[in-house]
Formats: sequence, C-alpha cells, structure tokens
Amino acid sequence: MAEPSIRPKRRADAERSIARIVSAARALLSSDPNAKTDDIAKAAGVGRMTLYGHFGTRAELVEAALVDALKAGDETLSAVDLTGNAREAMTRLLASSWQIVAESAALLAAAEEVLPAGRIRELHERPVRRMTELVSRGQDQGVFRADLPTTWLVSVVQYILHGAATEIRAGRLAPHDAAEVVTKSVESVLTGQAVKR
Amino acid sequence: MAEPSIRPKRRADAERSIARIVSAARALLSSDPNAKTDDIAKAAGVGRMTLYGHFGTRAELVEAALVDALKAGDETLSAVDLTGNAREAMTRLLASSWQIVAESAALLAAAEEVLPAGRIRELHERPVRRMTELVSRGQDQGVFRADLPTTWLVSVVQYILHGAATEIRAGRLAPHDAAEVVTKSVESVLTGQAVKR
DNA sequence: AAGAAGTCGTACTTCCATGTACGAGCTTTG
DNA sequence: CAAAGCTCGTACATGGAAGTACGACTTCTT
Repeated sequence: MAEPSIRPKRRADAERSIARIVSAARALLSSDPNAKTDDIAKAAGVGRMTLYGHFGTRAELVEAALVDALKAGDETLSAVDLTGNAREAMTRLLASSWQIVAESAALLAAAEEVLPAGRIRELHERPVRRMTELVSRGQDQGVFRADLPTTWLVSVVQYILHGAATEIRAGRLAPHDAAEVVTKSVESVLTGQAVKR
Repeated sequence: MAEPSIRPKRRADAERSIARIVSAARALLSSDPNAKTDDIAKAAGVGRMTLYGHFGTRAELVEAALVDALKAGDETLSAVDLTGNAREAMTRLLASSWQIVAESAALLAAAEEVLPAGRIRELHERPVRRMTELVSRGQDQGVFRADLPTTWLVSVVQYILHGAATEIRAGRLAPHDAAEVVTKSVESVLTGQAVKR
C-alpha cells in the first residue's frame, strides 16, 4: 500500500534496473556531486541507454536519487521519539540527523546545481516540518528562546548540521566528536540565554 | 607604498583596463557566480581578447576578483576596534562582517567552483585569523565557552554568517533584522551557558 | 510460444563556454 | 616620433557531457 499508485505498466525487470540506477546514483552522487550519467550507468551495471530509457534527463535522475535519500532519511527520523521535553527530544533528533546530513551533503550539492531551489525546498518539506514543529513546541514550553523567529532558529540548526558535515569532510572535525559538538552548539542557540549585559 | 611591488613593466593603459575588468568581475560574479568571461568583458567595456590578455584563464580572473573583494573587506574590518571585552568586540566585528559576507557570497561560490579549496582557505587567512584571535581571547577572558574547540566556534560563526546571507537572498530574513539575529545567535553559541540538565 | 517491453552497444549530433590565432590599428612612453 | 605595448574583432579549435537514433538481441508476460 505504498509504492505503485498508478503505474499499471512497466515490467519487473525494468523495475529492477530503475532501482539499481537510483541506488547507484545516490551512492555516486553522495561522494561526487559531479558524477556523469555515464559513470552512474556503469556503476549500476546497466547500459547508458537503459538509463536514458528511464530518466530522460540527468536532472530527473538526480531528483530521483535525492527523493530516495530523503525517503530513507525520513524513515529513520520518524522512528525518533520526539515527545516529552523539547530539549531532550532535540538532542535525540540531532543524534540521528547529523549522520544523514553528512552522508547526503554531496548529493544535495548535486541537486542544487540542477534543480530549481523551490523544488529542493519542496522535497525537504517533511524534515523541515519535523524540526520546525519541535522548535516551535520548545518555544511554547519555554524551553527554547522566543526572541528569534522560529524559521531562523530552524535554519541555523540546519546550517550547523551542514557545517559539521563540511568540517568533517575537511578533516577539521573528528566524526567522533561531531554529535557532541553539534548538540552543544545547537542547544546554546536554541536555549539562548539572553545574556544580561 | 602598497601596490606595485615588483612590476616595472605594464603600461598605464593596461593597468586601467585590468582594474576595470577586476571590478566588473567582482560585481558580476557577486550576483551571478556563473557569469561568463564574455559577459564580464562586456561589463568592463573591454574586448574579450583584452581580458584574455591579462588573465589567461577564467579561474585566474575569479581569483583576482576574490582577492579584490577580500582586500576591500580586510580594510573595512581592520578599522573595527577589537579591544576590550571580547563579547562586545565580537558584536562590533559582526556588525561590519555580515554585510561583507552577504555581498560576496555569490563570488565565493564562484571561486569554490574553480579554485582548489586550499587556495580559498589561504586567501581567507586574514579574516579567519582575526576571528580566531578574538574568539580565543574571549575564551581566555572566560567570556566565551571553552568546552568546544576554538576552530569549531570560528567555523560556526562563519556558517551562521553565510546562513544569514542565504536567508536574506531567499527572502526569509529581512536585511534589517540580520544584524540582531546574527549577533544574538553567535553570542549564544560562543557564550554557551552549558545548561545544567 | 509469440509479441511486447526492455536492454544495450556504437555512433553521432548538439551545445556552449573556454581558450587560441591573426593581424590591423590605437596609445603610451621615453 | 617611433617602437613597444595594448586593444579588440572575427574566426576557429577544443573538449566534454548531454541527449538522440538505430537496430539487434534478450527477457517478461500472458
């Protein structure tokens, strides 16, 4: 009751190669955002022609890969318990999030080069909403600061997450410390003791 | 006593067009990181050939533009008073920094596409050093948290700065509020009341 | 088992920006 | 003022990846 909405056609073997292609695309693009369709086809163990048979354009393929990654991420994050104290919930959410972000950073970059910004936002709707709701709830609970707009706070969290991913790739942050560093930083911004001056 | 280190040659004439080219490049690239050499030449009111006469490659040109922007920024930032209380100094530094960052964000993006990451870091040495010293001093003064590495803190500040620039461009943050929002956010991360749990 | 659907190699067309080549004609400079 | 230094138009060479065209062959589906 989940995948084949309205697609009566398409043979089993086609389904199979599509899956291989998408998964190969996701893998390759996640390490090299400039991977060529050619490379992807090869990695998928499929002819370039087959690939073009299913994805008319490179952009479509990239989008499919992103959607796939996003879906996987969403599944992971859906499993996180966000009830109770918002600050603690955030810690849990971040613990699961940062790796996902780190892993798909390159893929995202690839998408940003070929897809309109609006489309990308659209695809990120669920994760963003999840974060937004949590932050907002925290603000209501009085656990998170209310002197800055929710939108901005959510953005900052994302920037910190991506930042950590970058630092790791650049070797300036040990993957081991990432979780702690991210958590602490985010917590400060969200909590934001409006330091008395 | 500043520019012509060792370059006895080059006619006044040439000097002039180089200046126009660099400035045009900086302007164009700051709004469209994909500006073509052709466009830049036109904007500079100079033939494409002239441009190539001075910059053998697009990358060289982009670098020159970045260097120019960085030099200008450095001049502005050098004027900021960083003495006294580190937190207050940081506020002053941010007040001058965020606009510079916002303005040159696209240019930076252009550079990131054609220059090796190392080169870019190298060029940013001064601004980064300035920030690093301030953060570090703040940590010594006990004004900034010491439970996170200086490097990371500096990075976060940069990410927040760039993030704000992005939000502004996307229309999700009013330029008017930028300074406040950035300052508050940065202050929280740096101050980082390690909230008792 | 037969026809539809899918696969895939090879070869080719397009596109487009970067960078080169020439050479005539203007400026500077000293 | 004359040569060295620049400018700049036009035309061409490169290169790389995207996407198209064919056609023979293979695997599903019913």
